[in-house]
Amino acid sequence: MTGQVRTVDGRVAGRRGQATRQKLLDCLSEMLSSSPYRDVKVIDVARKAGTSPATFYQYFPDVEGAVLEIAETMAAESASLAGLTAGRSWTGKAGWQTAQELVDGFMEFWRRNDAILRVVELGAAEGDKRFSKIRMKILNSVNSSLADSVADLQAKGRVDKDVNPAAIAGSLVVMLAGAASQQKGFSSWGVKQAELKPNLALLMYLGVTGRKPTK
Amino acid sequence: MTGQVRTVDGRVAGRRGQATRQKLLDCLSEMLSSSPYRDVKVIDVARKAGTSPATFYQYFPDVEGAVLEIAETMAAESASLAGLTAGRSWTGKAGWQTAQELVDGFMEFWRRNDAILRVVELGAAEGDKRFSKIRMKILNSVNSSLADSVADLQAKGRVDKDVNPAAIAGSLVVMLAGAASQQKGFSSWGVKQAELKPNLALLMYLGVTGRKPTK
DNA sequence: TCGGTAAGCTGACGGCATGACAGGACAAGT
DNA sequence: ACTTGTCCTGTCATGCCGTCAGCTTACCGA
Repeated sequence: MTGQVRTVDGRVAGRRGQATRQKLLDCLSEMLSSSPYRDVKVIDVARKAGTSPATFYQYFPDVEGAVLEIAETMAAESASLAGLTAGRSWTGKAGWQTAQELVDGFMEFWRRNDAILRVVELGAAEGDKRFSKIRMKILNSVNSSLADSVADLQAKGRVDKDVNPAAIAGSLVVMLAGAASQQKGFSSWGVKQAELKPNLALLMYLGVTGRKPTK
Repeated sequence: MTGQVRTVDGRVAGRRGQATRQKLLDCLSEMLSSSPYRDVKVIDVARKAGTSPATFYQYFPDVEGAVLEIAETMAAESASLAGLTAGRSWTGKAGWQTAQELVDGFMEFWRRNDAILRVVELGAAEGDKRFSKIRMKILNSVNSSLADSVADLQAKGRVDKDVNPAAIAGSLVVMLAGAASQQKGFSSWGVKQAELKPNLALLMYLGVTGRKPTK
């Protein structure tokens, strides 16, 4: 899909170049986890990678450019999220299981990509279309599948006519994302991870089906 | 509650000083709305306020410090959110009305304070306790009230024993916050503002009461 | 083996933001 | 007019940004 990897000035990157490039990305990832986004400086990333700032600018236009790169890789990996909802049933006990596994998988993915997702959320909220697009790509797999499920149930008359499947699905996905990204916030409310998950699953089930789960 | 306004080097600020200080805060607010957080520079804020960077540093330790100030003012104003839930009924038609008004008020508040809330969310997600505290203060008024409502219904046996009121309330509040902060994201999913709100209200009602609303 | 060529890296530099300080401008009271 | 304390800014050392020319390294064909 993407062509060859190229430097900013148009040269094609060879083995060594790609390795350096990757090392810079890895170090940037680490820095994002350990210090506030606003304070991540090119020079720190370069130092950490054992190279010079000039090298950084050979591969990326700026910090944001490199962040986008990382985010795109992650978005590609997010394809695995689709498996959490694709072709699953939302009725009866199987539905409850679906809800639980979705919550579990989603939270796990979010926690694994914690740092970079924070930046993506910020960029998207600030109206940057490149970040919005990536955010969409990640959430879409889950979202569209959920919307389909709601629409299905609606067609069968098991969900009210006046609900908007896309709106419901979007809201639920946003809830998952919010809960995942502010997990610490919940502990201040006296809610532990382990308690949070089943309650999220309950809300997912309720939202999709409009009725209480049979466990 | 807070004592006198003081400069960084300990002097008390007089009328004129407070005015300058406030102007700097206002300009910073504007800048946060118009450019990415990462790119907001002291020198730009100062120029916009018709003063010099040195003046800025007289009143605030850095950009983050000033942002915290703005956020705290906003948190104080968020007390108005408490009125959206305090003492409201969650049963029958009144409950549906409560849900709608809560969604409406919350979204409006969030939209009004869009820019600063983005930064607060980021700071909190990055683990900065000062931002987490402010975030808590804003969400708490709604959250604790919701949790109380759930606990009430639970005591009356109208909600299952095994739900955790705090977890449910927190998740719902997070959903509202997420939906409010990424309103543009929904339009990419083909969901308009006007359609989104009733669906959010539906999810709120479902979450709190565990059953469908009677409209 | 030996250039030739392109990839890869860095030192160095002008430019700009940061953050500190000392001193000048200003308002208010005497 | 003088004093006092508040308020603002010119200036400076420091450090990061982003670019360039030029050096080193790897690869390849003859």
